[in-house]
Amino acid sequence: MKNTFRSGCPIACTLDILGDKWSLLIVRDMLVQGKKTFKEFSSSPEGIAPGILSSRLKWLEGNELISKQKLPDNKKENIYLLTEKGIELAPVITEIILWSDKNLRKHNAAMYSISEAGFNQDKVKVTEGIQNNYRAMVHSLLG
Amino acid sequence: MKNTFRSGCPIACTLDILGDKWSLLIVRDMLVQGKKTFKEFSSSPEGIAPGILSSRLKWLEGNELISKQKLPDNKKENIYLLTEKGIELAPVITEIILWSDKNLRKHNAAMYSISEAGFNQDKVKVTEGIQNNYRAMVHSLLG
DNA sequence: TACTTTTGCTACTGAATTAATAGCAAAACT
DNA sequence: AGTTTTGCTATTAATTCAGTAGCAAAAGTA
Repeated sequence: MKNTFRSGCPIACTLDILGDKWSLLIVRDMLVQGKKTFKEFSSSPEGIAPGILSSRLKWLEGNELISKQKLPDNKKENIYLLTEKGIELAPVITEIILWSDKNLRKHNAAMYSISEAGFNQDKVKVTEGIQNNYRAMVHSLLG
Repeated sequence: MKNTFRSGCPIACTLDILGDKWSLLIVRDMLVQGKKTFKEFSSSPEGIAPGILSSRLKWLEGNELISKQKLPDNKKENIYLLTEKGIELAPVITEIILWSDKNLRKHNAAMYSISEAGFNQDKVKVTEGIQNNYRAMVHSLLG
């Protein structure tokens, strides 16, 4: 599970970890939708296969973007939570959303509107709000 | 070459186009390093194979992130240039660089320093500077 | 003008990754 | 006690990726 980076370029290093069609969607599910369990990730509209989900969760855990744990009152469910490293991906996700909204909407009529989330009004505030909201959720779960 | 999007999520749509290990590196080569030819992309330290480079260039062209043309005084070289849609990926790249610098440096001792570029001092100015610089280069090439 | 080099690819062959489905053990619910 | 839920693993097939070789057209050189 040890990573070998292709080069010293910061962008290439990030892509060595997150450069695939699924990893960032799992981070999205966690950060934006508050999803925490295998079942919840499986239920996303993109339809990730269980084998890929399993391997991605292990990979993200190995790269310290997420942690895996169990709650004391539930021996069955695994709870996956973003680490600070993972939470700090929020600005990347925000810029992707803004780019997509502006440039891809015309190619995908089914794209969700982001206007209600307020990204295009004050992206820094909205991004920080999402991060703090997530941190609060983690805190209330783990105490 | 027509894209079928997995869902209406703006993040998923972006990953349907750019979610692989190479596409964004090509955009980086163009935007940050001013690379324009097949040869120049091939020479990047990550070592993309010609077949993959060829398919990615076609893919990016089909998705209107880049354009392919020849200059009047050179019948041999193809010149690949970012469209506005591609240039607007700059903020995404900036946030990736900042995240990587902060969170991945400890795992990759060979990572370049970004301090000289000034990203961490005024990211908006630096990002806009890169974009305007690229636009000027395109303008001076095509008139 | 002929020869060599450069450029931008394509073709080919494995290797690796991904996708889709089935299934299963432990926990939890009824 | 029986059923359902959860979090996976196993299996197989399809697709993509990586690495190398090679080739045609253009351009540079003698």
